[in-house]
Amino acid sequence: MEDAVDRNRLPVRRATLEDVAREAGVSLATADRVVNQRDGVRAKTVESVRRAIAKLDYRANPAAARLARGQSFRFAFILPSSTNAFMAGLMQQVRRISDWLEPQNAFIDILQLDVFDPEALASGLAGLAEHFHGVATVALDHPKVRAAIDDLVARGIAVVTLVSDAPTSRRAHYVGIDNPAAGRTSASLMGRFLGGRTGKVGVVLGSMSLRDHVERLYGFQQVLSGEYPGLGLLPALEGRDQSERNEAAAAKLLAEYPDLIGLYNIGAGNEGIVAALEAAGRPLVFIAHELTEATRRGLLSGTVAAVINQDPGHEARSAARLLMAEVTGEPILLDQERIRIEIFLRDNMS
Amino acid sequence: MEDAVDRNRLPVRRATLEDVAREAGVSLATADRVVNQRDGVRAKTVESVRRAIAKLDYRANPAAARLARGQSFRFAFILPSSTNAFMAGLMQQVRRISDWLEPQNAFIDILQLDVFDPEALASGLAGLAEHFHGVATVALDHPKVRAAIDDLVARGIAVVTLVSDAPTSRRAHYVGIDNPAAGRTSASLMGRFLGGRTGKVGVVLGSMSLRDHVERLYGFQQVLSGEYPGLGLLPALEGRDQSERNEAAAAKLLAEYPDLIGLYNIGAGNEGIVAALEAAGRPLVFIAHELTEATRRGLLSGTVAAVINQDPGHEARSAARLLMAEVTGEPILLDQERIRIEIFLRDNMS
DNA sequence: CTGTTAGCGCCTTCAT
DNA sequence: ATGAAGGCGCTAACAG
Repeated sequence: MEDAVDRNRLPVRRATLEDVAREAGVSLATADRVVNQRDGVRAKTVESVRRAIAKLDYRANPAAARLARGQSFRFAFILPSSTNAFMAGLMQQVRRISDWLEPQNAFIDILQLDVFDPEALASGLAGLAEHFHGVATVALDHPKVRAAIDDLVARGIAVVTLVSDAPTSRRAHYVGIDNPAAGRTSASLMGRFLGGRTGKVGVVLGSMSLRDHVERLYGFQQVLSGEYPGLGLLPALEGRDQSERNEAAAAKLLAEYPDLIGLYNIGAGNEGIVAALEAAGRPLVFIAHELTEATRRGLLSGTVAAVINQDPGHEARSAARLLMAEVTGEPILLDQERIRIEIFLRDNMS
Repeated sequence: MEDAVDRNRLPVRRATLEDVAREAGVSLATADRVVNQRDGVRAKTVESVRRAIAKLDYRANPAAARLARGQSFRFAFILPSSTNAFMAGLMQQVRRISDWLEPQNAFIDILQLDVFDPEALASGLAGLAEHFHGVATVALDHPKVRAAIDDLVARGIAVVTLVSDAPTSRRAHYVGIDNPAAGRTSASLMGRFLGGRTGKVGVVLGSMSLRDHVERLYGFQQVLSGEYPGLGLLPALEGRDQSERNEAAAAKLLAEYPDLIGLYNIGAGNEGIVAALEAAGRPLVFIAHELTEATRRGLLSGTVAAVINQDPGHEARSAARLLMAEVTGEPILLDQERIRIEIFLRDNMS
């Protein structure tokens, strides 16, 4: 009853290193050296161990390896000091992931830096090599930041970029969405939702110096002007991701353009825009980023037509898994780590 | 250099069971009994061990526990014998997951059954208890199937339903999407994309006896008729998920309704519908399920406006993780296991 | 009811 | 270049 399975039928047990050693006629230690690609083994011996491995279809038991190595790890997560609803959610998810990390002897520190200031970010990263085995950072594509990342990597620190990439750096992975594609997705939705109508479409973003914002804008423009000639794209307004500024910007657009029929907020601070739209009471297709309290309410009320989202829980878990994989050398399942451009309407808001 | 971290600053090591035992003044075995909630320990002893656990913030090392238990597992995945592009993809993902399972001494068998025939499915499930520790099955909400699942559960087998649920059974989890919500999502997209136009909307599904299809239809109807009165929903046509039948159904709708402006295929067999639409050359909003070869092409060519997707890779991994968690008693991260209703447009097709 | 002990599979000195 | 042996943290007999 305890064990209902007929164990006789089971491929009862995978081959162990000991089986491999016996099969190859060498000791455990030698087999281990081959498995872990350490040198100090004659080529012929390596060959015979390799054959044994292949013959027995040996795969190391990760639990045993971890136990034996008994390493412990320390990771830093670098998040922006100026926070918004999305970043707050991300931080919460990063905190939660330590429940998964700690039992594996891995510990995280969350450091808040001004990630929008290249100097500040670069110098913040600079001191990390002595204290951490891995770093996940909201990055910036800037020479100084790249240099800081490359320096960490050169010192053997595992680095992944989070949400915002430094593509030219030597970071092991970027954990975040494809921003130009997100902009194109938004434009396709906008164009489809406006179904042949003509009028103006406004865009609000945090700043023209934020790479991910500019990339989204680029993708948005590309599709909107290429495929929806009836829609006039207005110059993008910078709201610094601040609710109040965004509210003013939206109000201004509404006032200036009676034929404004679409609005895309590329960055944060959606509360302000929702407020402006609801105050004006004019129907208009508004597309926002990130599923937060404000955008959820907007979806429900109808003020927000669609939300483009990246799942912060997925991002936190993915960053943690990738860092662990880097430092332990364990394999990863790449498609599990691809962060999707999610589209939420009221009905699949989950 | 090898170890760049100043280990003195590390919370070097989590407390081990041995630390707990020492702190509580008992033996390892007793501490273990308390941790694993085995009985045969005096209440007072339990109490003191508990205090030690709390004091030291002890959390068991899962790698060590696995190694010591040294169990091996055998899981069955029940997939439909009549296959389609989605199911083929799912099967492939299930196969791939064994690369993750095998090193942990867990093995899977894929069994193909006629999951649409309650008797066949129920009797297929019936024999499984002797051979498997866990079963993931594409299910059916039918008394016999429910009974078969409940019987497995009663015999201590871990059961999860996959893609299609048996909600009234005692299965541990359902790994799949919320189908009524998927239908509503589709209707919202349809309504938005048709932006105020009036005309007919057709629906094709596999069969009125497939619960998930009927649920999607229900959700679709609910939103379409409730919120888009200008759109006339036509009676659903059954195509048995077969491309040829679907092609005929689509052609028939096109011929009979000159004002057909929308089409929703709830099930498989999208090749046929795409063919019919491309042959007719009439512009029309077509929404399909599952990102496959056919729907990808349709998105690119513009024949398919949007695809509602459930990620088969995620489903396979999730089912595997949940079964492992059930049989080992290890904890799960529930939000990692929620299968999303994904919306794909051409631009976020990834 | 509680303690002792022998592993699980692998890694790592330390010898040879 | 190779082998022997101890131990990682936990579990599971087996004694008491």
